[in-house]
Amino acid sequence: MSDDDVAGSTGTTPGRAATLSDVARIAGVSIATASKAVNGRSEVAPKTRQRVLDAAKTLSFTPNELARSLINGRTGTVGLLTSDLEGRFVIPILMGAEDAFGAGQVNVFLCDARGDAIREQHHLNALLTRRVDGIIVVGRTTDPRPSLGHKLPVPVVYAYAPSDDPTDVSIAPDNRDGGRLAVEHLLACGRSRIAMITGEPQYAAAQDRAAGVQTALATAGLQLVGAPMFSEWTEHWGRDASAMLLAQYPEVDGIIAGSDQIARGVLDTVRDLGRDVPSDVAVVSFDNWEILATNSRPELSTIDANLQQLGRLAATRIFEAIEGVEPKRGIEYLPGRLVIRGSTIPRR
Amino acid sequence: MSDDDVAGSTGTTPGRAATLSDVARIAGVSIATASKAVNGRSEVAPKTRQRVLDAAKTLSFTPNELARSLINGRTGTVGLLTSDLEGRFVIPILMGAEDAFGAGQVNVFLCDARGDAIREQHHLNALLTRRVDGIIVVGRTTDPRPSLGHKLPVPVVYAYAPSDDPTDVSIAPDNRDGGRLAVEHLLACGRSRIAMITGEPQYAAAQDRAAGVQTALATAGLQLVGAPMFSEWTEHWGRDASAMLLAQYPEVDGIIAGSDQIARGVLDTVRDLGRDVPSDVAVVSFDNWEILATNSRPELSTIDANLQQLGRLAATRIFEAIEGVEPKRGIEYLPGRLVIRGSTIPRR
DNA sequence: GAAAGCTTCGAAAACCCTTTCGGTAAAGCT
DNA sequence: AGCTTTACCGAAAGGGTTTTCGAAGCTTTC
Repeated sequence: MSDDDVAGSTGTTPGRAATLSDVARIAGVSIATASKAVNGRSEVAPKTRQRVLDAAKTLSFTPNELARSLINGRTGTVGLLTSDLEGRFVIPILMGAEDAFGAGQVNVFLCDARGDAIREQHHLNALLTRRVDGIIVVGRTTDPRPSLGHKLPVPVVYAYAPSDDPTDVSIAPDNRDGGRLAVEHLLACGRSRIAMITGEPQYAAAQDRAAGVQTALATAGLQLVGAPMFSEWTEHWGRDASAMLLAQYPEVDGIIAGSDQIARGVLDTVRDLGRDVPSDVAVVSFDNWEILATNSRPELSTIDANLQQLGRLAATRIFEAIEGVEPKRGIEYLPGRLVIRGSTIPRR
Repeated sequence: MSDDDVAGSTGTTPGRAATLSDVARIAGVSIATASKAVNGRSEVAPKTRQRVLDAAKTLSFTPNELARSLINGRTGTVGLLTSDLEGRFVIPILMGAEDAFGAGQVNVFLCDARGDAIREQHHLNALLTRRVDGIIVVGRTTDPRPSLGHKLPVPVVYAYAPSDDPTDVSIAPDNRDGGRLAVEHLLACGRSRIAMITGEPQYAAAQDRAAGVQTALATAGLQLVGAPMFSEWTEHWGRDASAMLLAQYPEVDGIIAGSDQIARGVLDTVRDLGRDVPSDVAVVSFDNWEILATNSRPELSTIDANLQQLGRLAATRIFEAIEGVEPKRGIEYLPGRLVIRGSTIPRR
C-alpha cells in the first residue's frame, strides 16, 4: 500500500527515466509540440495537447531540470553555507527559507563548513559549479564574519552573522532591542532591582544584549544592579553567578540571563537559596530554545530571535537580488519577540 | 583582504561565467582539446595543455556541472528527505554523510517535509526532477515509516527510522543493545537494584530500550525494580516518576532514563530528596544530547546513538547502490556507545 | 622510399530540453 | 476564385560539456 500511494503516484519506473522525445514519439508529434503541450503553451490544439499529456502520464515523464536549467540559466537552487555545527540556528533559517521560496519551487544545498575556512572555500566552489542562483551564509554567532567578496557571480545574503563588509547584504537579530524587550517586561512585572548574567564578553550577542538592557533601564531612570556579569554561555556559570549575585545584592528582584542555558542555572540556584521564581525573583532570558525553556521549573520567559522569519527574510532578499532588484546594503536588524512563561508571571 | 582571500581565489568574475569555448578560443584550440586539457586526459601535448590551462586561469573558468551531469547521467547530488523538525538527528547524519562522500564531491539537498505526506511527495518529486543520484530518508523517531516504494529510479536508504518494507535498505540505532550497555555499566558500578523511567510507550525507541534492559538484567540473574515506567519524553515526567519510584522502592540504587531529558528531571528530584548522585543512586540515560548531558549536576552518563556514524553508513550504502552493488536489504542496526560522566562515576 | 605505427588535434554527435521561425492547411474575406 | 489571416505543427538552433572517431603529421621499420 505504501508502495502504491507514494511511489505509485510518482509513477517513476526503475531503469532509465523517460525523456520528452519518448513522449513525442508515443503521442505521434514532434518534440517541439510535446514541449509546448506539457508546458501549457497556447500554440497547440486541445486534442493534440491531450494526446501528449496522456503519453506523458503513461510514461510517467518528468522533465529533466538539468536540461531546463542549462537553457534558461536558472537552476532554482540556492546554497546554504553554514558553520553552525549544532544546527541550532540553521534549521529554523532553512525552514523559513523554504517557506519563502515556496515548497518545491526552490531546493536548498546545505553545506556545513564546520568553522574551517578551507572547507568553506571548497563548498563555495562546489556551489558555484552547481550554478546555484544565490547563496545564504549562516554564521554561528552574531559576530561579523569575513565577507565572501563581491566577485561572485551570484547574490549572497548573510544571515545571523552579518558580513564585516558594509556593502554586503546582511540580516541579523536585533539583540539591543531584545535587551529593551526584556527590561520593559521586567518593569511591567513591577521589578526595579534588575541584574544581568550573561556569556562570553567577546561575543557581540553578549555585548549588544547588555547594551540594550542598560539603555532601556536608563530610559526608565534606573540602572543595573552591579555590572553585567560576563563569563560563559553555560548553566554552570548561571549557577555560580547567581549565587555570587544574590550574596552581594540580596535585594535583586529581576535577573536577565544572556541565554536560556544560563537562565537554567540561575533558576536552579535561586531555588536552592530558598527564593521563589517568579514571586521573589523574576527571570527572563534569550533564545527561546524550546528544549531548555519549556522544561525548566518554572518555564522560562525568553526573547525569541525569530529565526524562522530571519530565514524567510534572507530568502526574500536573495530572491529580490536574483530578480535584479537593487539590494539594500548593510545590516538589517530583525526584532525579537517576547515569549512569556512562568519565570516572570506566576502560573494560575 | 577578506575580499581577496576568498572571492579572489575563486576568481569568479561578476557577470556571465566563462565557458569552455571561451577558453578554447583564447588558447587557440578546439573545444574538444580544451576539454581534454582541463580534465587531464592524456591525448594532448604538454605545450598545448599548458596553453589551455593558462587560458582557463585567466578567464577563471569553472566547468558547468549541469552540462556535465546532463551527459554522464550523474549529478553528484543526493537528497536528504527528513521530517526531523528540530534537526536533532538530521544534522549529525548530514555531517556523517558529507564525511563519507568526501568534502565537496557530493552535495546534499536538504528537504524538510515537516511530517506532512503531501509536502514529502512534493519534495520527492523535486528531487527526482533534479536528478539526484540517491535519497536518504531520515525519520524523527526509530519507528518504522512508510516506504517510498521500489518504483523510484534512484536508490533510497532509510536512516534512523527504518522503512516498514523489509526489502528496503534501512539503518537504525540498536536500542536493544543500548539497553544492554546501560545495564552492564550500572552492574559494573556495583548497582543491582535498577529501575527504568522512560518515554511514550508507543515509541519503538522506548520499547526497544526497555526490552534490552530487561534482557540484560535477566542474563545477569536480576530483574528490574518495578515495571518500566512509560509516559512522556520530558523533564517533568522524569521528576514526577522518580519521586514516585523512590517513594515506593527506596532501595533503588540505579536508574536508567529513557532519554537525557528524562534524566535531567530524575537528577533534580533525586537531589531534592536528599540523595546523592552517583553515590546513592547512579543514573544513566540515552541520546548524549550534549546541551543537556554536559550541563547537569552531575553530568550525565549516557548512551550515544552514533548518529554521525549512522549518516556515514547511510551515505556508504547509497554510494554502493549507485555503483551497482547489490544492497543488503532489511534493517541494519548500528550499536551505540557508552559515554561515562559523573552521574555514574564520582568525579575525582 | 613506402608501409606501418604513434601522437596530437578537431569535427560532430550526444545529453535533454526550450524557443524561434518558417511552413502548411484551413478558414475568412472580397 | 484569389487573397489574407489564423491556427497549428515541426525543423533546427542553442545551452555547455564529454566522447568517439577520423584526419593529419610525424617517426620508425624494413
